Amino acid sequence: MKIEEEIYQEKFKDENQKLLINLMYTASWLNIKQTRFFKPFDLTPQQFNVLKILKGQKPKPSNINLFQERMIDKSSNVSRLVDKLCNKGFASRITSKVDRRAVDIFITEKGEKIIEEIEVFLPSEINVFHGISKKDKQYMNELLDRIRETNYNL
Amino acid sequence: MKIEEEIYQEKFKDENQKLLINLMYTASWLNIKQTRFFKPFDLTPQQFNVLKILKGQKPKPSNINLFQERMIDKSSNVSRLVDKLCNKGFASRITSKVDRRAVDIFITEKGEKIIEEIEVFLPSEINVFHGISKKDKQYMNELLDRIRETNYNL
DNA sequence: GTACAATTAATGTAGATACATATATATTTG
DNA sequence: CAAATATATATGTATCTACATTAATTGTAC
Repeated sequence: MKIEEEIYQEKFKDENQKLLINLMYTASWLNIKQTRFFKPFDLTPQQFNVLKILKGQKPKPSNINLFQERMIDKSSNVSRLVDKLCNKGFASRITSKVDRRAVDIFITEKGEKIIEEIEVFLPSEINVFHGISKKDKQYMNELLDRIRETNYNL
Repeated sequence: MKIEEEIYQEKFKDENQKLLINLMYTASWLNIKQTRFFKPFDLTPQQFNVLKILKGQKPKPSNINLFQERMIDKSSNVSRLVDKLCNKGFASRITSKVDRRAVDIFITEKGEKIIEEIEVFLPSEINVFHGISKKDKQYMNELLDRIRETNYNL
């Protein structure tokens, strides 16, 4: 459905406004989809994001700072997010020996197991772009990069 | 900056994964930007979204249902969102005479005034796409519509 | 080496979101 | 028309977000 129909707005002021709304609407739609996908695994999309970073760093430890840099959603409160992962047994943490302000965070076996379990279903979940050609996906990636690039005053 | 650099991830599994992450990342980035923009006006992006719908409907009343259909972010709890707008004096509500389950919601003068005030600054705020040609904006709108279109199983 | 600034992470808090449930009214069905 | 179902909105609750502040440790300048 066209964005005009989705939100019952016949016309937009200009292509800028339309694209802004379309982007936000589509991302919100994807977010709802993802949240529901991860729910049965007792994870949020952000928690999964952190778990994947942890796994990628393995066997090196990760710390809070690293997550903040790498997370997709920068607004998450990473400290408490890691709390949750530790409480669920998916991660563990210990004060760093190198820098006693920092905390070394590791993924547990249980954490790796849940990732594997999830990744069985992930391809079909991620496959939301099957209507888009590879060339168009690449093009869209370029455009998105350029949008942020040309606004580096945030 | 390219998405690879933004989140320090050298490579992605495929163009699908990259686009998904790029979309979510860019939307989150835009969301943070917008939240900060509306903050001095004591509004959230969603509250502004509702206010604009209210103004568009004027002089007809709006109800909660209508907002749920038309809002960009479907996950908002519209009932409490309208609470906030009423408490701030930007909207008012009264039980509908036609259907006593429903509530007629109107924008107040103060509400219209704040919109006007905000819209002075809005063009430059919305102008995040100045690096993108009009043709590319249109193309991107088409692609976003198609992404949702080809996944109508949410 | 001490004082001051910077860094790393945790916490406090007000408000927002997600999801289930409740409440009141309207509509449909037998 | 009474009972069952559907609809419109509100509320309860746990969790999450936004933002400011705190606490501990490290780095730097004199």
